[in-house]
Amino acid sequence: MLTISKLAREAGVNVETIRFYQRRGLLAEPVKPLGGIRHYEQADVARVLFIKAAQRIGFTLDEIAQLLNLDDGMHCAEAREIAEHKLEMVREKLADLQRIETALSQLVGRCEASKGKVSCPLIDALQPSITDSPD
Amino acid sequence: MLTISKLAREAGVNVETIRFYQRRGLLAEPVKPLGGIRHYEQADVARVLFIKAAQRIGFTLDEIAQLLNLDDGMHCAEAREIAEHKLEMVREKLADLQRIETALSQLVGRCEASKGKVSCPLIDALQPSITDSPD
DNA sequence: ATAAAGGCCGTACCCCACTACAGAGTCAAG
DNA sequence: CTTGACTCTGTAGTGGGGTACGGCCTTTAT
Repeated sequence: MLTISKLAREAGVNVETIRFYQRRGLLAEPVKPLGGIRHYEQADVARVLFIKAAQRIGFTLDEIAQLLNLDDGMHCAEAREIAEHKLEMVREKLADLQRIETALSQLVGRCEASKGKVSCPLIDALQPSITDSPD
Repeated sequence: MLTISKLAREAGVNVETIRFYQRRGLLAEPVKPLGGIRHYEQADVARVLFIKAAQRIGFTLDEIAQLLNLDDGMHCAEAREIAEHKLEMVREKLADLQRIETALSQLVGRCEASKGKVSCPLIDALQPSITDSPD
Protein backbone atom coordinates (compact mmCIF):
# COMPACT_ATOMS: atom_id res chain seq x y z
CA MET A 1 0.00 0.00 0.00
CA LEU A 2 1.40 3.31 -1.14
CA THR A 3 0.74 6.96 -0.43
CA ILE A 4 0.46 9.28 -3.35
CA SER A 5 4.03 10.47 -3.01
CA LYS A 6 5.37 6.93 -2.98
CA LEU A 7 3.32 6.10 -6.02
CA ALA A 8 4.71 9.16 -7.74
CA ARG A 9 8.27 8.32 -6.77
CA GLU A 10 7.99 4.72 -7.94
CA ALA A 11 6.51 5.79 -11.23
CA GLY A 12 9.08 8.53 -11.68
CA VAL A 13 6.58 11.37 -11.90
CA ASN A 14 5.52 14.36 -9.87
CA VAL A 15 2.78 14.02 -7.25
CA GLU A 16 0.88 16.69 -9.13
CA THR A 17 1.01 14.57 -12.23
CA ILE A 18 -0.79 11.80 -10.40
CA ARG A 19 -3.52 14.19 -9.37
CA PHE A 20 -3.64 15.55 -12.88
CA TYR A 21 -4.14 12.05 -14.26
CA GLN A 22 -6.91 11.50 -11.76
CA ARG A 23 -8.64 14.66 -12.91
CA ARG A 24 -8.23 13.46 -16.48
CA GLY A 25 -9.73 10.12 -15.62
CA LEU A 26 -6.61 8.14 -16.47
CA LEU A 27 -6.25 6.96 -12.93
CA ALA A 28 -9.02 6.20 -10.47
CA GLU A 29 -8.99 8.03 -7.16
CA PRO A 30 -9.09 5.37 -4.47
CA VAL A 31 -11.80 5.90 -1.88
CA LYS A 32 -10.79 8.32 0.82
CA PRO A 33 -11.25 6.76 4.26
CA LEU A 34 -13.32 9.46 5.97
CA GLY A 35 -11.25 12.60 6.13
CA GLY A 36 -8.11 10.60 5.63
CA ILE A 37 -5.48 9.67 3.10
CA ARG A 38 -5.89 7.54 0.02
CA HIS A 39 -3.72 4.56 -0.67
CA TYR A 40 -2.53 3.09 -3.89
CA GLU A 41 -1.22 -0.24 -5.09
CA GLN A 42 1.48 -1.56 -7.37
CA ALA A 43 -1.08 -1.77 -10.16
CA ASP A 44 -1.28 2.01 -10.07
CA VAL A 45 2.46 2.25 -10.53
CA ALA A 46 2.19 -0.02 -13.55
CA ARG A 47 -0.58 2.11 -14.92
CA VAL A 48 1.41 5.32 -14.65
CA LEU A 49 4.46 3.67 -16.18
CA PHE A 50 2.26 2.57 -19.03
CA ILE A 51 0.98 6.08 -19.54
CA LYS A 52 4.47 7.51 -19.69
CA ALA A 53 5.69 4.84 -22.08
CA ALA A 54 2.72 5.29 -24.35
CA GLN A 55 3.35 9.02 -24.39
CA ARG A 56 6.96 8.54 -25.41
CA ILE A 57 5.74 6.60 -28.40
CA GLY A 58 3.51 9.45 -29.41
CA PHE A 59 0.05 8.72 -28.00
CA THR A 60 -1.90 11.60 -26.54
CA LEU A 61 -3.51 11.33 -23.12
CA ASP A 62 -6.90 10.95 -24.75
CA GLU A 63 -5.66 8.06 -26.83
CA ILE A 64 -4.04 6.51 -23.81
CA ALA A 65 -7.31 6.81 -21.95
CA GLN A 66 -8.91 4.80 -24.72
CA LEU A 67 -6.18 2.20 -24.62
CA LEU A 68 -6.64 1.89 -20.88
CA ASN A 69 -10.37 1.55 -21.25
CA LEU A 70 -9.76 -1.50 -23.38
CA ASP A 71 -8.20 -3.10 -20.36
CA ASP A 72 -10.72 -1.75 -17.93
CA GLY A 73 -13.45 -3.78 -19.49
CA MET A 74 -15.77 -2.11 -21.91
CA HIS A 75 -18.28 -3.82 -24.05
CA CYS A 76 -16.53 -6.25 -26.24
CA ALA A 77 -17.59 -5.00 -29.64
CA GLU A 78 -16.73 -1.44 -28.73
CA ALA A 79 -13.35 -2.39 -27.34
CA ARG A 80 -12.57 -4.40 -30.41
CA GLU A 81 -13.33 -1.52 -32.71
CA ILE A 82 -11.10 0.87 -30.82
CA ALA A 83 -8.35 -1.67 -30.52
CA GLU A 84 -8.38 -2.27 -34.23
CA HIS A 85 -8.23 1.42 -34.92
CA LYS A 86 -5.31 1.89 -32.56
CA LEU A 87 -3.63 -1.10 -34.09
CA GLU A 88 -3.68 0.63 -37.44
CA MET A 89 -2.18 3.76 -35.94
CA VAL A 90 0.47 1.73 -34.22
CA ARG A 91 1.38 0.00 -37.44
CA GLU A 92 1.71 3.29 -39.27
CA LYS A 93 3.95 4.64 -36.56
CA LEU A 94 5.98 1.47 -36.71
CA ALA A 95 6.45 1.79 -40.44
CA ASP A 96 7.54 5.41 -40.12
CA LEU A 97 9.94 4.59 -37.35
CA GLN A 98 11.40 1.75 -39.32
CA ARG A 99 11.99 4.05 -42.26
CA ILE A 100 13.70 6.53 -39.96
CA GLU A 101 15.77 3.77 -38.47
CA THR A 102 16.97 2.73 -41.90
CA ALA A 103 17.71 6.29 -42.89
CA LEU A 104 19.56 7.03 -39.69
CA SER A 105 21.77 4.01 -39.87
CA GLN A 106 22.48 4.74 -43.51
CA LEU A 107 23.40 8.23 -42.51
CA VAL A 108 25.74 6.95 -39.85
CA GLY A 109 27.36 4.52 -42.27
CA ARG A 110 27.58 6.98 -45.10
CA CYS A 111 29.10 9.55 -42.83
CA GLU A 112 32.16 7.38 -42.47
CA ALA A 113 32.35 6.53 -46.13
CA SER A 114 32.04 9.88 -47.86
CA LYS A 115 32.21 13.45 -46.70
CA GLY A 116 30.01 14.83 -49.48
CA LYS A 117 26.25 14.67 -49.31
CA VAL A 118 24.82 12.02 -51.56
CA SER A 119 21.14 12.72 -51.05
CA CYS A 120 18.81 13.23 -48.11
CA PRO A 121 18.09 9.74 -46.82
CA LEU A 122 16.35 11.08 -43.75
CA ILE A 123 13.84 13.33 -45.41
CA ASP A 124 13.30 10.84 -48.20
CA ALA A 125 12.57 8.18 -45.61
CA LEU A 126 9.22 9.64 -44.63
CA GLN A 127 7.96 10.86 -47.95
CA PRO A 128 5.81 7.91 -49.05
CA SER A 129 4.35 7.29 -45.62
CA ILE A 130 2.92 10.76 -45.46
CA THR A 131 1.28 10.97 -48.80
CA ASP A 132 -0.81 7.93 -48.01
CA SER A 133 -1.61 8.91 -44.43
CA PRO A 134 -2.08 12.64 -44.26
CA ASP A 135 -3.02 13.97 -40.85
CA MET B 1 8.44 27.71 -57.48
CA LEU B 2 5.84 28.11 -54.75
CA THR B 3 4.43 30.89 -52.65
CA ILE B 4 4.13 30.35 -48.95
CA SER B 5 0.46 29.48 -49.16
CA LYS B 6 1.06 26.89 -51.87
CA LEU B 7 3.86 25.41 -49.84
CA ALA B 8 1.52 25.23 -46.87
CA ARG B 9 -1.27 23.70 -48.91
CA GLU B 10 0.97 21.06 -50.45
CA ALA B 11 2.40 20.14 -47.09
CA GLY B 12 -1.02 20.06 -45.48
CA VAL B 13 -0.27 22.70 -42.86
CA ASN B 14 -1.31 26.24 -42.06
CA VAL B 15 0.62 29.16 -43.51
CA GLU B 16 1.26 30.26 -39.97
CA THR B 17 2.89 26.95 -39.26
CA ILE B 18 5.41 27.58 -42.03
CA ARG B 19 6.28 30.92 -40.51
CA PHE B 20 6.47 29.33 -37.11
CA TYR B 21 8.92 26.72 -38.39
CA GLN B 22 11.00 29.47 -39.90
CA ARG B 23 11.14 31.26 -36.58
CA ARG B 24 12.14 27.99 -34.97
CA GLY B 25 14.89 27.48 -37.52
CA LEU B 26 13.41 24.29 -38.92
CA LEU B 27 12.93 25.87 -42.30
CA ALA B 28 15.12 28.51 -43.94
CA GLU B 29 13.49 31.74 -45.06
CA PRO B 30 14.35 32.12 -48.73
CA VAL B 31 15.83 35.49 -49.63
CA LYS B 32 13.21 38.14 -50.13
CA PRO B 33 13.67 39.87 -53.49
CA LEU B 34 13.68 43.53 -52.41
CA GLY B 35 10.32 44.31 -50.86
CA GLY B 36 8.81 41.35 -52.60
CA ILE B 37 7.60 37.84 -51.99
CA ARG B 38 9.65 34.79 -51.12
CA HIS B 39 9.42 31.62 -53.13
CA TYR B 40 9.80 28.05 -52.09
CA GLU B 41 10.61 24.77 -53.79
CA GLN B 42 9.46 21.17 -53.64
CA ALA B 43 12.32 20.43 -51.28
CA ASP B 44 10.60 22.66 -48.74
CA VAL B 45 7.40 20.66 -49.08
CA ALA B 46 9.39 17.49 -48.45
CA ARG B 47 10.97 19.08 -45.44
CA VAL B 48 7.65 20.06 -43.90
CA LEU B 49 6.21 16.63 -44.60
CA PHE B 50 9.20 15.15 -42.86
CA ILE B 51 8.67 17.36 -39.84
CA LYS B 52 5.03 16.33 -39.53
CA ALA B 53 5.82 12.65 -39.95
CA ALA B 54 8.58 12.80 -37.38
CA GLN B 55 6.20 14.50 -34.97
CA ARG B 56 3.62 11.79 -35.37
CA ILE B 57 6.24 9.31 -34.29
CA GLY B 58 6.93 11.29 -31.17
CA PHE B 59 9.93 13.49 -31.92
CA THR B 60 9.88 17.02 -30.57
CA LEU B 61 10.65 19.99 -32.80
CA ASP B 62 14.05 20.32 -31.16
CA GLU B 63 14.86 16.72 -31.94
CA ILE B 64 13.59 17.14 -35.47
CA ALA B 65 15.82 20.17 -35.86
CA GLN B 66 18.74 17.95 -34.92
CA LEU B 67 17.69 15.27 -37.35
CA LEU B 68 17.45 17.85 -40.10
CA ASN B 69 20.84 19.24 -39.26
CA LEU B 70 22.30 15.84 -39.97
CA ASP B 71 21.16 16.26 -43.53
CA ASP B 72 22.07 19.90 -43.75
CA GLY B 73 25.74 19.05 -43.50
CA MET B 74 27.37 19.40 -40.16
CA HIS B 75 30.74 18.08 -39.28
CA CYS B 76 30.80 14.39 -39.78
CA ALA B 77 31.81 13.28 -36.32
CA GLU B 78 29.20 15.48 -34.73
CA ALA B 79 26.49 14.30 -37.06
CA ARG B 80 27.39 10.72 -36.42
CA GLU B 81 27.17 11.11 -32.70
CA ILE B 82 23.72 12.66 -32.85
CA ALA B 83 22.52 10.13 -35.38
CA GLU B 84 23.64 7.28 -33.19
CA HIS B 85 21.91 8.76 -30.21
CA LYS B 86 18.68 9.22 -32.12
CA LEU B 87 19.02 5.73 -33.47
CA GLU B 88 18.97 4.40 -29.93
CA MET B 89 15.86 6.42 -29.14
CA VAL B 90 14.22 5.21 -32.29
CA ARG B 91 14.99 1.62 -31.44
CA GLU B 92 13.50 2.02 -27.99
CA LYS B 93 10.36 3.52 -29.44
CA LEU B 94 10.21 0.70 -31.95
CA ALA B 95 10.46 -1.88 -29.21
CA ASP B 96 7.70 -0.20 -27.21
CA LEU B 97 5.47 0.07 -30.23
CA GLN B 98 6.02 -3.54 -31.09
CA ARG B 99 5.04 -4.56 -27.58
CA ILE B 100 1.89 -2.45 -27.87
CA GLU B 101 1.15 -3.96 -31.24
CA THR B 102 1.38 -7.44 -29.81
CA ALA B 103 -0.75 -6.53 -26.83
CA LEU B 104 -3.37 -4.86 -28.95
CA SER B 105 -3.74 -7.71 -31.35
CA GLN B 106 -3.91 -10.12 -28.46
CA LEU B 107 -6.60 -7.95 -26.98
CA VAL B 108 -8.56 -8.00 -30.19
CA GLY B 109 -8.21 -11.74 -30.48
CA ARG B 110 -8.98 -12.42 -26.85
CA CYS B 111 -12.02 -10.22 -27.04
CA GLU B 112 -13.63 -12.71 -29.34
CA ALA B 113 -12.51 -15.68 -27.34
CA SER B 114 -13.44 -14.85 -23.76
CA LYS B 115 -15.56 -12.17 -22.21
CA GLY B 116 -13.76 -12.12 -18.88
CA LYS B 117 -10.51 -10.26 -18.30
CA VAL B 118 -7.56 -12.59 -18.11
CA SER B 119 -4.87 -10.06 -17.27
CA CYS B 120 -3.75 -6.67 -18.55
CA PRO B 121 -1.83 -7.42 -21.71
CA LEU B 122 -1.66 -3.78 -22.62
CA ILE B 123 -0.26 -2.43 -19.42
CA ASP B 124 2.01 -5.39 -19.05
CA ALA B 125 3.33 -4.78 -22.54
CA LEU B 126 5.26 -1.70 -21.58
CA GLN B 127 6.43 -2.61 -18.12
CA PRO B 128 9.87 -4.08 -18.84
CA SER B 129 10.76 -1.43 -21.38
CA ILE B 130 10.28 1.30 -18.88
CA THR B 131 12.16 -0.08 -15.97
CA ASP B 132 15.30 -0.29 -18.05
CA SER B 133 14.83 3.04 -19.79
CA PRO B 134 13.44 5.55 -17.34
CA ASP B 135 13.00 9.05 -18.74
C1' DA C 1 -6.79 53.03 -61.37
C1' DT C 2 -8.49 50.26 -58.21
C1' DA C 3 -10.11 46.34 -55.73
C1' DA C 4 -9.32 41.57 -54.20
C1' DA C 5 -5.97 38.15 -53.01
C1' DG C 6 -2.19 37.11 -51.10
C1' DG C 7 2.36 38.12 -48.71
C1' DC C 8 4.93 40.22 -44.67
C1' DC C 9 5.57 41.21 -39.78
C1' DG C 10 4.47 41.41 -35.12
C1' DT C 11 1.82 40.36 -31.31
C1' DA C 12 -1.71 37.94 -28.92
C1' DC C 13 -4.12 34.00 -28.10
C1' DC C 14 -5.17 28.76 -27.75
C1' DC C 15 -4.80 23.80 -26.36
C1' DC C 16 -2.24 20.18 -24.11
C1' DA C 17 0.32 18.29 -20.49
C1' DC C 18 1.94 19.40 -16.77
C1' DT C 19 3.80 22.11 -12.43
C1' DA C 20 3.47 25.23 -8.57
C1' DC C 21 1.36 27.01 -4.81
C1' DA C 22 -1.90 28.53 -1.16
C1' DG C 23 -4.55 27.14 2.58
C1' DA C 24 -6.51 23.77 5.35
C1' DG C 25 -6.40 19.10 7.31
C1' DT C 26 -4.05 14.56 8.97
C1' DC C 27 -0.80 11.62 11.10
C1' DA C 28 3.48 9.93 13.59
C1' DA C 29 7.50 10.88 16.32
C1' DG C 30 9.32 12.97 20.18
C1' DC D 1 0.49 18.34 22.24
C1' DT D 2 3.32 20.28 19.19
C1' DT D 3 6.21 20.09 15.14
C1' DG D 4 7.12 18.62 10.66
C1' DA D 5 6.26 15.79 6.83
C1' DC D 6 2.72 14.67 4.11
C1' DT D 7 -2.25 14.92 2.08
C1' DC D 8 -6.25 17.18 0.05
C1' DT D 9 -8.59 20.70 -2.80
C1' DG D 10 -8.62 24.29 -5.76
C1' DT D 11 -6.74 27.59 -8.72
C1' DA D 12 -2.97 29.73 -11.31
C1' DG D 13 1.15 29.59 -14.12
C1' DT D 14 4.47 27.29 -17.63
C1' DG D 15 6.42 25.49 -22.00
C1' DG D 16 5.65 23.29 -26.45
C1' DG D 17 3.43 23.67 -30.66
C1' DG D 18 0.88 25.95 -33.05
C1' DT D 19 -3.21 29.53 -34.70
C1' DA D 20 -5.40 34.05 -35.36
C1' DC D 21 -5.33 38.53 -36.48
C1' DG D 22 -4.41 43.49 -37.35
C1' DG D 23 -1.97 46.69 -40.17
C1' DC D 24 0.65 47.50 -44.04
C1' DC D 25 2.57 46.28 -48.72
C1' DT D 26 2.79 43.99 -53.39
C1' DT D 27 0.77 41.75 -57.37
C1' DT D 28 -2.80 40.55 -60.67
C1' DA D 29 -7.23 40.95 -62.85
C1' DT D 30 -10.59 44.00 -64.58
